[in-house]
Amino acid sequence: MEKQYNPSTVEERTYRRWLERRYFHADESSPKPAYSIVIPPPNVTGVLHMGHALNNAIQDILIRHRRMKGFEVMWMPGTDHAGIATQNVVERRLAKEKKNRHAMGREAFVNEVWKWKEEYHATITTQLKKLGSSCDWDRERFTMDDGLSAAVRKVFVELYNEGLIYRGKYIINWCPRCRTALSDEEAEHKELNGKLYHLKYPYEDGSGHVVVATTRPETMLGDVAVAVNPADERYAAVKNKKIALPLTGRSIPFIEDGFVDREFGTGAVKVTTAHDPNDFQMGLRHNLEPVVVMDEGALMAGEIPEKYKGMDRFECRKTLVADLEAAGLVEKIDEHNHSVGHCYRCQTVVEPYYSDQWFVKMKPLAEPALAAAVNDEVRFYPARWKKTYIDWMENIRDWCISRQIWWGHQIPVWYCGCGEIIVSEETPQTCKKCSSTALTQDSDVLDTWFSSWLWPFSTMGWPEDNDFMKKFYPTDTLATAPEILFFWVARMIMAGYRFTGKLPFTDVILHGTVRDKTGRKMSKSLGNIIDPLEVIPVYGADALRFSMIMITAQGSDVFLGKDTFDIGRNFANKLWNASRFLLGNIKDGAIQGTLPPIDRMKAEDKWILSKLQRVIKDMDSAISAYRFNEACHTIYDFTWHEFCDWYVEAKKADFYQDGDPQRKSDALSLCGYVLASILKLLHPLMPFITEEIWAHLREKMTFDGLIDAESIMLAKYPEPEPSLINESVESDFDLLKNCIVALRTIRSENNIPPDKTGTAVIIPADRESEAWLVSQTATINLFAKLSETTVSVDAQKPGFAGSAVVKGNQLFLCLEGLIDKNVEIERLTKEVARLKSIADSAKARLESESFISRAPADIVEKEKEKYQGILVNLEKTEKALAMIYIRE
RNA sequence: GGGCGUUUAGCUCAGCUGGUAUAGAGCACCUGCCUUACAAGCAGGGGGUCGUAGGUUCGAAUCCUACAUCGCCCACCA
Repeated sequence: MEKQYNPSTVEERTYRRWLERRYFHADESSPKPAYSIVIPPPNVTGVLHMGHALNNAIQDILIRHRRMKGFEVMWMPGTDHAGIATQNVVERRLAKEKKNRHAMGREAFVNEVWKWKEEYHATITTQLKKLGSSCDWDRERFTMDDGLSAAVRKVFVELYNEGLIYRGKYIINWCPRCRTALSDEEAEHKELNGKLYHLKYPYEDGSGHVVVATTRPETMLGDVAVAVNPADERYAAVKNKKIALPLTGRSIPFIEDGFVDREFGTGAVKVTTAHDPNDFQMGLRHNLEPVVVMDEGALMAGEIPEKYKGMDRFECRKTLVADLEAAGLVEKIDEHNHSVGHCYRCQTVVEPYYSDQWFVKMKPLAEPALAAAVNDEVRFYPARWKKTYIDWMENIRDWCISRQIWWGHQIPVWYCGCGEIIVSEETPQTCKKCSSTALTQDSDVLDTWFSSWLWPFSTMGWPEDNDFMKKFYPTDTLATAPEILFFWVARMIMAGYRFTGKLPFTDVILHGTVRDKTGRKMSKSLGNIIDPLEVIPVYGADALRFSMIMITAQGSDVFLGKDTFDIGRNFANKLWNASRFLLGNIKDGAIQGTLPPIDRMKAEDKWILSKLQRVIKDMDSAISAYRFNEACHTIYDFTWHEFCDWYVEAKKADFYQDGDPQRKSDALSLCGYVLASILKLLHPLMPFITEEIWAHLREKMTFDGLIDAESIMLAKYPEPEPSLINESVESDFDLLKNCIVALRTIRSENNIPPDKTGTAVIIPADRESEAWLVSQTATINLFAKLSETTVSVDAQKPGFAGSAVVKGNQLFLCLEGLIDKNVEIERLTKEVARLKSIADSAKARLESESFISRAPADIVEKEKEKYQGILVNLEKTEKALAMIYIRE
């Protein structure tokens, strides 16, 4: 084994081997219980980023953990066609070659996108593999695969036949740059500093004007009325007048509608039914014919003055306001902040647009999905997302699913010249009504999420009820980002209930967003990307995963900086070196490891085994509760600060001493036992290095029931062994450690060089401690660099020495001429002050009548013991301090 | 406008059901060490009135209320 762990060669070789041996393959005929996850399919638009790294690390931890726990696990990988996003990037690329999709035609363009898809799909799956993801690659799916496309069509037809899918002319969110409709969720609202324009609309009879307020004055060209609240008396006298709409001369009426807020603006609202969702609703109530004044690129169009035709909406706003001002028709312009929808793909300001679209009626679908959350059948981690989910479900609105793009699932609807509409899973050849063969398919495609919402079962072959689906559906855990709670998670739950009758997963992990150290989202435009593909070759995928998971509490955002990955890399290296050291002590071939009988175990052996059992329990519960950071801390602390710092150090005595082969082989077996357990516990978090060390370990040691598989992936996850938990050994060991630390502190504070050995005298608090510490003098000497330690309740206090008190045990470090009086006086004085303040607060508490009478008896008892203990330490420390002064 | 969350060491954050003699970790900092697994390391140390003000409680970083702060999500304020 090399002196430093080198992840890049190990990781590549190891992953290849896993693939070759088909360890990731899920077997639907396995008798083991199933555990399954479907990947949130990455878009084929891009490359892997840190968000994917986090998301997939979490899933892989769960999958590897359950696999080792004896489940038949299935992790379904795949990618998403990401309609608008992918079409956009391909169009941009074509634009560079001076091509555009309209010139190419639909078929050629879609072929072009497929080529792109192949390329990027390959890239992103390669990248997922670099992270160590143990997906079942044999099952990989793409949202536009034949099977998934068939599922999409089936679902569309079913919902249509039930009346849950309908088509109609409504105001929808429109992106004029992508030239497509968007769902409400795809319009991101952002607060903008805008203006509120107060415009004067003159009455036709010349008797004055009404003032209306608007943030989008250009839409006035499409006004069809002015609305006031029926109870608003200010307008009672004028509401029968006709208004001459400026710049157009069109005559428009007043209407009365309860929607109008009397307090806002002037209480009179211009009504633009074709360009505003509220106005549209009013238009329906008052039978107003929409007047469209913009085209699909948001350029001014229609029955409007020539001057404005073809003008961009924002350009028109400026020109038109100037024109109105010139005509004296602008009363005032106020500053006004309001939130404006932006296209979630290209950030263009969306325009409410009146057009023919397809919708899904959501209320009936939402009912069981809402109940599932209310009844905790589906659980969110962290739980606070439950409320957000419920709020959305309770106020759900219909889903606009048609998109005016080409890349995606074309809507399975055909139109015949005779007016017949055919909605069918298969492409129809003739019209049922008139037998015409001249059928035209609806040119729109479906929203990307219309295929994603079927993902948990469409990927498994639904609607076919096959063995694979029987085994692995419903899945167990879904890990994703809260950004797509509504887009995806909620809709999957709805689709799961509607089409399979089952909740598609029971646990939803909503992890945070990856940000830079200043809290900004990582994005190309900000230039603050930390690219996982640059991190992995340097630090290793293990370090990347472990570091990210360790520093992030459940559901909180991940803040990454340049040095973040040191944590994982250093830890991997520490583990590597400890393993190298232990295995290096096995000189000749492989040994047969076995736990020595209890009477041959030394105190530190019982201690580390006891600690290990707790760690096993804690790891398992942390991972089961999706508290991955706690799992990392648990194994990190145990490995580094208990196993390496204390146990392996203590075992050196056994390794270095010649002459007792039994002692050495016991020590090696025990170290092997603990190391193998650490590797198993750590494997889901750091898959590569644990597999590599496992291989080295297997070369050197066999161990029945422990080193139990050729790959650690297939090894059995440790189970806690209650008989090995030994609380009294643990507390004895705590005392020992505290004594050693106290002696080291005296050395260090007095600047005693490491090569100066000294002697120690320990006067224990009682016979029990005496017996324990007497048995540990060799360990004390080793750890505190002493030549001799005398432990006896009858021991004489030495002359001038450094001293400390640990739980009533008095320690003296004797080093002739090297202990500094002033240092000791300062140390002990501080210690006395500290103990006094603790004693005072304990005393005050014990003297409080209410504490004694109201606190639980065991707490009171503990407090008493604590107080007595402190008094003993205080007294002994004070005496030691006094002795120094006496000797002065 | 509604909802959710954050505020703990110089920095980034843990701290779950209120009670552990000193509120933890990593990084940074100070001191001493290249001690034959590891300088990506070892040993030791300094550093905190847990955002503010009230309240509940024998006891509050932890529960409640208000305020402040920063952030996120939702919303048809024209």
